[in-house]
Amino acid sequence: MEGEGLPLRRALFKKRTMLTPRQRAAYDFITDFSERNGFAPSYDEIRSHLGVASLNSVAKLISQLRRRGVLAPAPPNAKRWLATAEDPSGPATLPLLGLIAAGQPIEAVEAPEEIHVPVSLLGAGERFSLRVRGDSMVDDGIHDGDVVVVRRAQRADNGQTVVAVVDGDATLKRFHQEGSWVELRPANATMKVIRLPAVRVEIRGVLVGLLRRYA
Amino acid sequence: MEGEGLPLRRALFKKRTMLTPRQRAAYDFITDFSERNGFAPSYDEIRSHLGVASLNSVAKLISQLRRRGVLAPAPPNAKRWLATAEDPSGPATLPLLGLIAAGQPIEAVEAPEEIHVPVSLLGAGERFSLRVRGDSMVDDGIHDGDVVVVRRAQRADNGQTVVAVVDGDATLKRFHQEGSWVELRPANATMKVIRLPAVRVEIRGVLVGLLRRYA
DNA sequence: CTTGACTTTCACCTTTTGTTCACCTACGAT
DNA sequence: ATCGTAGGTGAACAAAAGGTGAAAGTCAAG
Repeated sequence: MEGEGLPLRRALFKKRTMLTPRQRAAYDFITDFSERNGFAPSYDEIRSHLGVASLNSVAKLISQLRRRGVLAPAPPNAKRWLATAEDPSGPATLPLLGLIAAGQPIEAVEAPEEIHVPVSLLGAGERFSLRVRGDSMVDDGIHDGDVVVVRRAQRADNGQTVVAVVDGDATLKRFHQEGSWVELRPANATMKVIRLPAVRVEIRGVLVGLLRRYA
Repeated sequence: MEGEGLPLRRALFKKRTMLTPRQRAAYDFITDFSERNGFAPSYDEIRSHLGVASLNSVAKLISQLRRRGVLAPAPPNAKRWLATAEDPSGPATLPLLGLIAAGQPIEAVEAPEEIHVPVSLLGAGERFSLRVRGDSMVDDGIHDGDVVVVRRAQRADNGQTVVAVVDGDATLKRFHQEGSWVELRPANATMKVIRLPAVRVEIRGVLVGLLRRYA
């Protein structure tokens, strides 16, 4: 076996095996190029390296590589954004920090389990997860017992669902800010909006995903 | 299929050890070839290595290897997609078979993506996933755009949420059976229960998990 | 607001590769 | 004896992969 660490090779093996020769050539070029230059090649550079005439061939190869999970999905129209998606083969586990229930502190849990999450819910920024207790967000399809994946953040945009702390109590709510006032809106017809000065609301994270398991 | 008396035994033994000589030869060639070249062999390459004349022999061997869980499942008609199905510890990938829209079209099966799911949603039995279109299950917190993970099954218990096909239309509903009648109940106050003879309802699977991604 | 550097998509084509059908052989276990 | 399973033959078929060229989009500047 060649020089690399064995665990890494093993992790990559699965991905390596499901390529076509052409895809492998493209993939190798992309990784080599990125390694050497610090940035990804353009479609045209890939095209000329592969010796084909049409950019469409390149586009198809790349979308293929993305579909097979060896290249990370890119934001639409991003330039030179051909990140290799090998990292996700690593730990796709998050700490399950505990329960979040309206009006209760979160940090209470000291036994952070680990929970597997799909890589599609990962991305830039630190993530953690919480188990939802209560029905304050049922109208948004967030039920008691669901696990929410949260990107740690200090601020949020209007309409996003956030984990916020008010006077030491953590809660999962929709966030709306107007000037120096914020509203924390439950998605539950029987509960009412909490409106209070922005300074009293401390945002801990933004909801990025949800997992539910049926018995 | 294989011996019905030994499901437990099978689970305990290393999968490779129970291959037939022919299957073993095919498997070894596939892994060697992949290791050496960085991409998977085509059926024809396997054929000539095994010294057989028909591609069908290869096809049968491969479907055998997949059924035994030695090779990872692949999307239909995928080319050179012969990944070894190892690391049951890590997050697994499932085929995303298409859309399921309440009562509307048939199972729209197109280019199946791969989607990563947490191992907590796996378990005994074959799984697949579908993207939900429509709001027929909103009251159960299943929204338009969510991905549901489904265990393939032909029957279900009362109260379970199932993927059922009625007259060629696939739908996601709660299942209730009384004698020879079944009810398919949407979880949406604006839609009504479908009640019909059990023989007209064909169950494809039961809901085991749900993934949602927030923008 | 235009330009250049890039990415994405469209219509259409060829080649490679996987899937399936009907039928055949060998072998172990009812 | 015979039934089910693994393995095989050959051919017809269907679909993905890979390509060509050109035309749109997108985005960050100049």
